[in-house]
Amino acid sequence: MSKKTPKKNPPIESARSTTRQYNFFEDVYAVVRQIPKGRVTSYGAIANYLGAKLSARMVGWAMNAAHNARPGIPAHRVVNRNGVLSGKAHFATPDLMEKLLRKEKIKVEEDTIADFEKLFWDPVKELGL
DNA sequence: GCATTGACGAAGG
DNA sequence: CCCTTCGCCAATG
Repeated sequence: MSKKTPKKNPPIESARSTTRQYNFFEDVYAVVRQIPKGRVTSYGAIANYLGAKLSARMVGWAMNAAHNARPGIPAHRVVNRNGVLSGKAHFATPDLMEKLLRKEKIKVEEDTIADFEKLFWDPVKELGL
């Protein structure tokens, strides 16, 4: 049955095709979901927890697919190493990320997490490697 | 198949 | 403190 696949090809599906990253995506989501409310982490920290062989950029790329992934990916708790809401532009609305953070008692000043180091949640340290 | 981009990070000027 | 360059790996053009 030579039938083709007329279905669409979203980012997450694309990952499934290569199998390899699929695992990576799931892993990233798993970590992000474990971030306690009111805490934040960085792309690099997640990458480090996953093995650091990949690089923080791949984490960001995985987050891009998180929109496709089933809900519950608190991507707003993930910022860059500077504590800046670098991904806010990728949310439904640019102000959504900050809004969600403030709702968790996290103060945001000029797209930057206040007391970032204090709120920082390191998966390697918290979950153990 | 090569060049560019990307929600990053560290290092150098 | 600001900007540039390089590395990382995958997706996209």
